[in-house]
Amino acid sequence: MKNKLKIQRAIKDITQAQLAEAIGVSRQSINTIEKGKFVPSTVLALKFARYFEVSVEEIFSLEDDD
Amino acid sequence: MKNKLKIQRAIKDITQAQLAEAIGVSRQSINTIEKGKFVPSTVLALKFARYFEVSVEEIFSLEDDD
DNA sequence: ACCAAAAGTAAAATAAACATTACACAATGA
DNA sequence: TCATTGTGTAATGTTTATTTTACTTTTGGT
Repeated sequence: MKNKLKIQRAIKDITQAQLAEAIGVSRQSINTIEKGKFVPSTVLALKFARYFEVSVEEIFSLEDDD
Repeated sequence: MKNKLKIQRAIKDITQAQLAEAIGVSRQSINTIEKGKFVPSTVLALKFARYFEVSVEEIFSLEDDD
């Protein structure tokens, strides 16, 4: 699965730490999710989508190996 | 977080076992996700959405305690 | 009532998410 | 040059997702 968190952050011009606080997770979680090191839960995906005011699908998308 | 998996299943008229096979998880996972016993990963959420041809938000939604 | 299919549940095990702490590195500005 | 800010990464630990097996209960049809 790939994600556009970095792009969405750039649009809102916020840091990983700011996003972490807004969502309620650690900065390292943001960093590792952003880098694709693990797949976040659906609750987190919905929170990202709500925060960035886009759909979940605009942030996260399936890849062939999913 | 609440979900409408049972409703979506009813619309497509499929069993938990059929959904499990279509998505690629165990039937018990479908059952426990449907009953809200745990929160699935974003990959699963995207697969549910793709299978039911709806958005993730039409299946899963945040609640106050999330 | 009987039978079969579907749904619910539970225990135990494994895999994965997420937190915490800590450190390294690059860029920027005083 | 030094300090700061943002980012990447690693180790370890706790919690939670997910599987497997298996059993019980419900539901629908005959």
